Amino acid sequence: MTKSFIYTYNNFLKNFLKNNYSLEESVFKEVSNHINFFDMPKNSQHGDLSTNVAMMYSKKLNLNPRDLAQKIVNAFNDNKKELFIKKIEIAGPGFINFYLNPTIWQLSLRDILDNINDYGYEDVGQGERVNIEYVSANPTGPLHIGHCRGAVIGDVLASLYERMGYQVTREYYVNDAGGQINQLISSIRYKIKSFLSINTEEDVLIYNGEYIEIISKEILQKYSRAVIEDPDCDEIIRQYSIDYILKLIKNDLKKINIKHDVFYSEKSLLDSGEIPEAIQILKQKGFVYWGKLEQPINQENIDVIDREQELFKSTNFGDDIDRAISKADGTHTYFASDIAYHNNKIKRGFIKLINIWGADHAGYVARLKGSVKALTNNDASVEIILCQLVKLFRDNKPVKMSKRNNDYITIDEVVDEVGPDAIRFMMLFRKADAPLDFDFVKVCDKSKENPVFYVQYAHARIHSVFRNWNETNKKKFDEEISNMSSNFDLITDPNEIDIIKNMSYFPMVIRNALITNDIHKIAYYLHDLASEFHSLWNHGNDHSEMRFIIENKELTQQRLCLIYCVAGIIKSGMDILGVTCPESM
RNA sequence: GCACCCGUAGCUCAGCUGGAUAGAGUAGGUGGCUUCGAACCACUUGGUCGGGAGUUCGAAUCUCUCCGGGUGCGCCA
Repeated sequence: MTKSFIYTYNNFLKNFLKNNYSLEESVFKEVSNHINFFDMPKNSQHGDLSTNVAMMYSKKLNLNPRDLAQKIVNAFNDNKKELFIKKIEIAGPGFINFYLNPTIWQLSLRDILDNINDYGYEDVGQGERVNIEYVSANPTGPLHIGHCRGAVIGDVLASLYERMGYQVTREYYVNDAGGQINQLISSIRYKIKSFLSINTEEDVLIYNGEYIEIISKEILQKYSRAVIEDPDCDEIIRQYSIDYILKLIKNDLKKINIKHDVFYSEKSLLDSGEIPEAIQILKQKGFVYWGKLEQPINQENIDVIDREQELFKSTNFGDDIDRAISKADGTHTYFASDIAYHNNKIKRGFIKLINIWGADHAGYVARLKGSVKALTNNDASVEIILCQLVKLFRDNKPVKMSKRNNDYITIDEVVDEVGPDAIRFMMLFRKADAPLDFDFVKVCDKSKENPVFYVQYAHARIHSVFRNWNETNKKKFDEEISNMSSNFDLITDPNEIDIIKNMSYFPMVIRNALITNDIHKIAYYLHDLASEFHSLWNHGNDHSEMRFIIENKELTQQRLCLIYCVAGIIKSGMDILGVTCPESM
């Protein structure tokens, strides 16, 4: 794994600050942890690299920003040659602008090419285990397109962590116990009875999708009508339907290439006695007490029983109120089993936990984070990434998704129409905490407007250049490339240099995406890189000497290496996003 | 009522551990295929970064407040 040369500048700067100034501990830490102090200015008058570090730290070091800047400049100037610095200027209130010897870009291209398969990735995690939980939709029906967003975000985040040296477990929590499952069971019991025409008034149909009918028929077929008299009827239905629905869900996930390592069953947690065990830990630490909760505001239609109950002190961790862990009927709440579930993750050795949730669970964050802190004395952390809900439309008309009325936009529908790549990229081409409008008709009709094709097209165009070269040279470029020891001295055009600059920034993008958990930054970067490539291509249309394949064989080879790198970075970025990069389309 | 998220070009959105003239797609206008794939490119029109105040050398970015929209607020999961 190689880092961009920008890291060299960063480390030089960081060491300079650490070695020459007595930094307070907090400032020292801040300097150490800062990903990157260097920008590539949009305005070329501001040099090739610039930093505002002198202005950031002048106050903390009790110095005039321009004086601090001058000291930094002197330090860099002492190593001018090794750092390929042509000149450094201090501008405005204290910006430091670096003008670099152009050979740095040629060297950078060499570096990218030599490490093309893992350029930009570093071993940040050093084998640390991380548990990423995503989807975890109740097994009461198939997935719909709205579930996709969290699924894709979780899946991509897991890939990113893997690439950055973490040992990742991708997990799905199966809520196969509790009230909603009971509703599922009674819906199926209703359906079976209605097939037998023996419904009574007590029976209710709550979930009513096509799958309910299929499951009911299959159960009848397998167990005959005697099943309804069987004392274990509910258990038979429970097992059969959950198996069936889970199969549907796994099948849907497979269609958009979502992977999980572990499907963890809530029922197994119940049966294993881990819930009282986890609660006991909290009790011992004094986070559980008996008390009364106040009547919730504006929730008159909810029956609140006036009684003492077991509560978790989530207010200690910033929650609004303490939260119940047992119900009036003596059973545990969902929260209690979630505490036990996260305790189980911790028992399995994870101290870094990440959960992807829909924004409708935002109110649940404080109590869960609190419980994990309480369980582990703050040793383990759980990060919760909330993604805003997907608003679904069908030709501008909102679609209300409900497992109960069977008004779905299924994953099938969309995959069949536009394919998994388009769905995944669309879900990723927006930051997680912004709502996403998903219009089925628009997505299918205008699939070519999906930015995924723009990026894929750049990749395909590059490969078409190789196909051309292979044709005339009667050999394969990608097989030749390992023999090419070019120093890229002919790559000097500003348009070419710009694209090398952009590629040199890829490691910072990846690192930043990891630190902030913002996957969309990778998608935007790739779109931008593709744009620069398309521009370079058309530059060749306007100026024939700027085409990739030209008479000068040496220059042709160097240019092909350049675009080989562009394709390589697009490919490696798209791999993380789980989107394919065809060589022709 | 409380909490969280959002408010940036006509529309859909980037940019936010503060930085130099606010970016892209789309829509509107003008050009570019005898030559590596036009699913593309170049140029152009378009913005009180929701309003106001504060911190700062410097605010779309941080703080406060107000307005507008979304999502939650259960002994459901």
